Amino acid sequence: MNPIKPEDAFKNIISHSKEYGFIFQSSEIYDGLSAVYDYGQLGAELKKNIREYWWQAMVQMHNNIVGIDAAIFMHPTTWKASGHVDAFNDPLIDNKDSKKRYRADVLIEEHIGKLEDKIEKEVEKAAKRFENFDANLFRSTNQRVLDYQKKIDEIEARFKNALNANNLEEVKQIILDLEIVCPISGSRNWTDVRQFNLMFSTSMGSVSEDSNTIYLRPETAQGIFVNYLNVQKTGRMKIPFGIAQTGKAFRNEIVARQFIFRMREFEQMEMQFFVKPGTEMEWYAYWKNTRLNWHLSLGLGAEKYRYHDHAKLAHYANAACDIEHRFPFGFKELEGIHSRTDFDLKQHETFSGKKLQYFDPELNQSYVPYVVETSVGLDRLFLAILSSALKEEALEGGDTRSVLSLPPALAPYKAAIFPLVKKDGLPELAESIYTSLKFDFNVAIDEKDTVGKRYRRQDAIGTPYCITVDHQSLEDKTVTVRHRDTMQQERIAINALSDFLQQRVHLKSLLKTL
RNA sequence: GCGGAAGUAGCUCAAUUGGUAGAGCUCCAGCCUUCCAAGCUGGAGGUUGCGGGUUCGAGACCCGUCUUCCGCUCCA
Repeated sequence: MNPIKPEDAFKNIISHSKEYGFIFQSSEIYDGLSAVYDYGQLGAELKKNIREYWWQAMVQMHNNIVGIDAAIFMHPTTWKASGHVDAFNDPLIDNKDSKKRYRADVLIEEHIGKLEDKIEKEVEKAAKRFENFDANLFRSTNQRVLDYQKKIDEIEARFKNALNANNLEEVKQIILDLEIVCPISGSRNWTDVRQFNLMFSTSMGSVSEDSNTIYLRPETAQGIFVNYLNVQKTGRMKIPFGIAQTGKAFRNEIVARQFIFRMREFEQMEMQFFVKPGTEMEWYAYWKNTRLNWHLSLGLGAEKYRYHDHAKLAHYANAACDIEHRFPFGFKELEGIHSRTDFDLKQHETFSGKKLQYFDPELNQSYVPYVVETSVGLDRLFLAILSSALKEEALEGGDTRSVLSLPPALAPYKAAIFPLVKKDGLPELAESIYTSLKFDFNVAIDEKDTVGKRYRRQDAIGTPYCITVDHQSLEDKTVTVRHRDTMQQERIAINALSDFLQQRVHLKSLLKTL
């Protein structure tokens, strides 16, 4: 048998996701919407269980961490303070020959810079020629300098107007008119200028005016920062403490691909941990370790994880690393752990004019706390779990089965109940077992097709246990329980089923391993 | 965004130089059946991604467009 190529394995995951109702492309009947996906009936369950495990591990297991649920809409100034407005609002242009991308404004400014250099050279030359040289007088009278300066002023004015009017065609025309060439290819074969603002915007209120523009949050973190003092005071939190949150965030990615790995609408699960300045590196190390252990607890295999320490740090961080997971397409970021210093809170202090300080009773002084962030992509985690769990297993006799070895606590259905045959009162007994279990567990019932087929169907969606009612069940009130991964069966009393499942499929079974 | 590949039933795929869109699995209704997808009968499911064009005739050829995967690029 040929080994499955990674590319095929990934395609297999995508088609499995669709075939069994985990993930569908958004608006599929309209040809889909690029890089947007919907979770189907089983995907929604799995995703919910993953989120719940994260939440309990964070909030329920730590008495100094609480959870919030901030709105997606935030005051527009939030994104000025966070740096998102300025940093991600650039007009970009590509050179078709070198395939390099440039910021259009930088290209134009560099061109202006060259003109300014020429002026300086004129000034230098003149300074050598004349004694008692008056540079200012020269600048204001020399014709060549005046011509250059006039050109600069014209370009700047034109560029400013184009940007203010958001006229990207004009920006491109400026580049063409100035005969700016790509430094690498030397060609003037440019694409159109495009504005890549990674934030989605919409307008609040019925009248759309500039002042009403608000953004869909590009990260959930800011909802925690702006609330940190509310939570600290009303929750009587003492540093160190954490605020956790799960929720949607939106980024208008230039290139969004690889199934649900990079989507335009995605869900983050993050926790901001507020600490005393100077202690942040200890907590950074603590969370780095704690979070990896959480991932390892899922049992997907330690070899699937590694740290990637950032050599180049973002402006707000003094330490950062990713926990990477080996996806079918290689090791990629799953979770980020960042020591964000007091950058965010300081920025919000500046922009809001409000003090965001914490009074430390031990030190008897106030300070802006430092922040250590853990931020995991729920959709990425979903993909990591799904792709690691899905196996094509060769069985004796040349048969294969498709089995989704999900951690039982995360599986959409905890158990499926089958009457062995559809007669002799077996369906009725199966129904009564289903009814008694459904209050505590998400369970399925299926009487269609041979029992072998039903086992395989449940294997493919990751149901850890199949409970089969047979003729013996009618006599001694026992059933067989078949294990998904081993395909082994054991006989259990019907009234012991609830305890059996409780011990194996409850989130507690995972939480206890942390 | 650039380059490459692809899109036919829920899934995996056929369809000869352009000549009536098919199969297997799945699904549905039954029959049979005492534990690992394989028996029997019947049935449903398609404007071949979408829109144009060439042609007597297009799933196939041409143009555009959407979507997906791969490489490059980007990624606070």
